[in-house]
Amino acid sequence: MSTSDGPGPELSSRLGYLLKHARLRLDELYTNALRPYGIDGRELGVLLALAGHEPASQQQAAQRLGIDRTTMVALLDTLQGKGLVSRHPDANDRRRNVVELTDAGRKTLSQAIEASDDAERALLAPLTPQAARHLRTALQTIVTHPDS
Amino acid sequence: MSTSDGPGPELSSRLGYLLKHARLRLDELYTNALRPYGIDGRELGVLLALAGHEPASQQQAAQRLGIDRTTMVALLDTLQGKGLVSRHPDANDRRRNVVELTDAGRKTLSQAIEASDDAERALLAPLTPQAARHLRTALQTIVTHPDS
DNA sequence: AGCTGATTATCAGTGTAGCTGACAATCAGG
DNA sequence: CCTGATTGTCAGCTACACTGATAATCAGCT
Repeated sequence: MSTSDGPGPELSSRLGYLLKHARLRLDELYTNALRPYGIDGRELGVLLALAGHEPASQQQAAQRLGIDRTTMVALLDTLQGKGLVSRHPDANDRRRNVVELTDAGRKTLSQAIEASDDAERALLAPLTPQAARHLRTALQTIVTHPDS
Repeated sequence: MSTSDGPGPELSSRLGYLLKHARLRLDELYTNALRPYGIDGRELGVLLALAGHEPASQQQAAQRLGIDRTTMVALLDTLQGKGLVSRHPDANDRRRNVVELTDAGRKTLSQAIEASDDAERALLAPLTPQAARHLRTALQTIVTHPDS
């Protein structure tokens, strides 16, 4: 191993550097794009994790997002405070909270999706449309690949 | 805008999700690969930022890494404690510290580069070699593109 | 029914990364 | 020599996400 085909020693060609700074840029674009809707990128993630899969328990939503269930608590607290999601105990399993998008949540989500699409387009602007698609599918392949 | 060519509403196809989780995976791979050398991914970044550009001030190194100069202080404290870098005042400008890799630092760096190459290869394993190269260059294009 | 172990949501505490703001020392220009 | 900018340092703060503990609830077993 470690013989050929490496990234080269330059800092600017290492994946750690590239992924970090790509995400920093995207985060800033997300934040600006989502500001009119009163949410940030993480909260958009939660709304997306709920959309189309409702009703879900908090734990299920956390697993979809890949975060800890204790982290989801505070995230839902703020979204509930903004009136975008509702929590109420599951009738069939009272340990669980059923988490659903409210009507306002659905409306905000559809607007926020468009705004974040613009943000992603801005990040990918220097790439050809084909290169942009390949980047997305390559990342999907990496992320969805089983762990080892 | 926001008409066609979007990423789709699935969480798993959004760049924010993908970049975050790709980086989480890589961080874990980095950490494991670098453990034998007593450094982590951030410290490798500092060593890389110094290599080939020495001698440099702390501020110059921080700018190359894209971090704040106050963050660099603690990073260099630990690397100096490990004997991998040296700091001494610049004779020509005594506000500055000249930061250099020690011999041990250079040796550790070359080993750590190989180990981190293995980590990157592991992350990219599910891609074809061509797709892996395209991913890296696409990220470089995005990150090096001027801000707006 | 009662008991035991697992699951869920929640909270307090901890850790990490990175920043801002303030400071002293130093430099550069007039 | 004086003013303003730059550098390194430190204290304090923010943001994020975790661990560990707790109470409520469920499911299986006896």
